[in-house]
Amino acid sequence: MLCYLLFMKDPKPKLVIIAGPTASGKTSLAVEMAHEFNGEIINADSMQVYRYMDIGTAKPAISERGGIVHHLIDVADPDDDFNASRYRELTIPAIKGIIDRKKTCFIVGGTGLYIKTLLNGLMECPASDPDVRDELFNEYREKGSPFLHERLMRLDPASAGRIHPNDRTRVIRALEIIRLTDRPHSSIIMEHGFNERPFLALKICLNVGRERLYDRINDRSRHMVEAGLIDETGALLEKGYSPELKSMNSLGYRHALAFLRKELNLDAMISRLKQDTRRYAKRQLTWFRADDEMIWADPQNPGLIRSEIQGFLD
RNA sequence: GGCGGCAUAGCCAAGUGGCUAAGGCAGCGGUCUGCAAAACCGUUAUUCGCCGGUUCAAGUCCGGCUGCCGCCU
Repeated sequence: MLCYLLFMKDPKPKLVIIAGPTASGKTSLAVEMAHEFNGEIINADSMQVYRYMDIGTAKPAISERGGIVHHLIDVADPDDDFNASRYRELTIPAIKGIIDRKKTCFIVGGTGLYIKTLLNGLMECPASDPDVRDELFNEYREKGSPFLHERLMRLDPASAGRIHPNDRTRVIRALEIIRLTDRPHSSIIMEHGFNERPFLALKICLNVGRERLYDRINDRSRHMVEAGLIDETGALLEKGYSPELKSMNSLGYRHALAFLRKELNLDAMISRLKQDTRRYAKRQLTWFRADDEMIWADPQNPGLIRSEIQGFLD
């Protein structure tokens, strides 16, 4: 809704999306392209939005930003309730600002859901209610996910059919929506169908061979630790951020916490970090592969990417 | 050189004569509508180191060979 109002009188704004798995080289390529096409960058990474989390999120340092304005970085505290909807709320005005300045808008990051939410909208639904969610979560803890799934089966068989009984996050979410809206989750989803198209998007996914990608991930993981990931995590604890926070349970931080708790020694911690990051990259690739609008490009061949962008902007 | 033990998927490993060879890890593939760096799901041995034998039937018993480990000389 919001975006339709903002852009009503103009043609659809153009967005250059640079997606790709972690460590595929999005940051430096995006800065290069932003220079060439007079652009600004909007972050599409669910963790770089948090302040004080720099090393573990591979947040581009000021020196790496090459003078390009970056948005949606450091916009939340680690204990803020940040999510896809909030991302969209903050991103749309940022896009409007860039368009008003007659600059090119680059959306750069690896969080598939955030990109999809921005491009295709999100179903109409009241904000999540912490009380309802807590209540459902307690029920989950006492009786298990299959118990809740049976209830979902009665209230909304279509959603129950789509959601695996063990998938507690989605079982709880579906029940929460039913409680909040008095409508079946599945009918709201069907009605929405990710059908909003407020923007014209060129979607580029950086494609690095699996082996090279994994090498890069392994190197970067080690570098993060050498660059002070553990100290950064300790500083977050000292600031009073709980190790229970979801931001603190992201890649890198949860590993550093395990090390600080002496659950893992340094070597074990690093190899776990590498492994979990490789798996994350795999999941990202699965997500982007499912998007048939995605243009796959090798970052080592920026000429191709450049001409795609050129064609799109003309 | 002698004696003993062990050899089952990339790794760990169950199986001790009888339907189509447990399980875990790693890997790979997938799902995803307000926690997404999350939460989930699926999948991997026509074959048990090699050769021969016993048996209606062998990963399972017997013999030989090869390799590894331990002990002895």
